[in-house]
Amino acid sequence: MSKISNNNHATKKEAIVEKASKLFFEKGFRASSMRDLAERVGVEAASLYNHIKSKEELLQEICFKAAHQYMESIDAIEKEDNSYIQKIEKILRFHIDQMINNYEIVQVVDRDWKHLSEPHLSKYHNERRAYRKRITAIVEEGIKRNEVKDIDAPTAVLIMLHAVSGIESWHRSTQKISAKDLEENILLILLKGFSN
Amino acid sequence: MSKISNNNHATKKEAIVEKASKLFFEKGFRASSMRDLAERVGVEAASLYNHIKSKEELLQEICFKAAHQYMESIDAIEKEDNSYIQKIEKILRFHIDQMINNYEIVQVVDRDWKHLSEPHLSKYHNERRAYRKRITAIVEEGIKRNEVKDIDAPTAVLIMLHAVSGIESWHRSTQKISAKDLEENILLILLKGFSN
DNA sequence: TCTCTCATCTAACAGCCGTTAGTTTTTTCA
DNA sequence: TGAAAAAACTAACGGCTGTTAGATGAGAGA
Repeated sequence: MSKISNNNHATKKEAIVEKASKLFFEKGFRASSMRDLAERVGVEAASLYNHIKSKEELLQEICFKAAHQYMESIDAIEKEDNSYIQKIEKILRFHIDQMINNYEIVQVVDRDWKHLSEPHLSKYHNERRAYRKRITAIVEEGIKRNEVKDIDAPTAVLIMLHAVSGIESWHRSTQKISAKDLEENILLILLKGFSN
Repeated sequence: MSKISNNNHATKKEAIVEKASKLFFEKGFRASSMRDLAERVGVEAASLYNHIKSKEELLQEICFKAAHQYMESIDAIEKEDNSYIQKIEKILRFHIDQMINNYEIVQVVDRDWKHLSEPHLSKYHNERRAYRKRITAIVEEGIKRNEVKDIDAPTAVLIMLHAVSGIESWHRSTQKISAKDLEENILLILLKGFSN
């Protein structure tokens, strides 16, 4: 078979990683078994090992692919010639978009990255910290230029990143507002606050 | 033995639940074994079953104790004769306090409540939804009285609750600002926004 | 058509899991 | 001090885990 036969996936490995993302999202990494995954792929558990090295490799693929996307996003935002409040807005829009359109992966990474083993654990942890530091630097520059309130920048970053992860419950909600409305509401709240 | 002999715990069961909270916080519910837990309690795994019915009972204790505290908090806030923006502030302060002083339990509940089995799963899920609805009602009333911006109330609630959970990374940070500063910064950001 | 490659299969491994049974030790209380 | 109760122990269970070995089958290229 080799190519194109699998739905939108160049290789079978990619198809497995995608099924794994959904499974890990639903059950969590530790509660997901290779036999569960195999069933969803439509194959026996042992057959998976022709395409992957281990269960953990699946988690690695998921975590580092997400980390890579984050880095690309912040690269672009740093380069663009915008005000710092606009940069913050772009960061927020990127994360909101990820949570709306790519939320299985984002949730798995956030919840289960701690189950990586060394040296991947440290590598991932460092990338995560580096990413947050780059956002922190943008917030600090925004404060220095008086575009942003004089707040503790690391606290602001932590709120930005975690607030957005609440979109998880928007997905499960029955009376969803539209994705666009959701995005604008979140931006309004974080940039301008609740209070009138 | 029965009483007072255990450090601050009326019963051995309470001591076990507390050790379990810490273990589950560190490793996650599924990745924590009863043999792990027994070692921390200083006993063989089988001995735990003189005090508890099952591993899941530990998770139930943790989840429903937290849910009970949340309900008591919102009861009090609803009764107090305050403005609606003050009620929102009180809700935020309660959650910030929980994340600062009781974060192991809060994190375990948020991450692992899905591992409850029926009927506890549904019961917990309903309590969670009911709690959020009560907060949503407060936000909506605040909007009606023009104390709060005209935002989508469920979105606001989701941001409130998740933003605060970012305090998890404050705990792990090396250069912590004080708990009081953290609290005031979070309130400032959520009530007034980033933007100047 | 023959051969080589690679995906899939069945069977099994060693190890860990939550939990139980049955026994022994410790504590409680009269 | 002696009986009853509670809590600890050892040993083991059945089942599930990730993973490997080795046989079987199917498709690709000569």
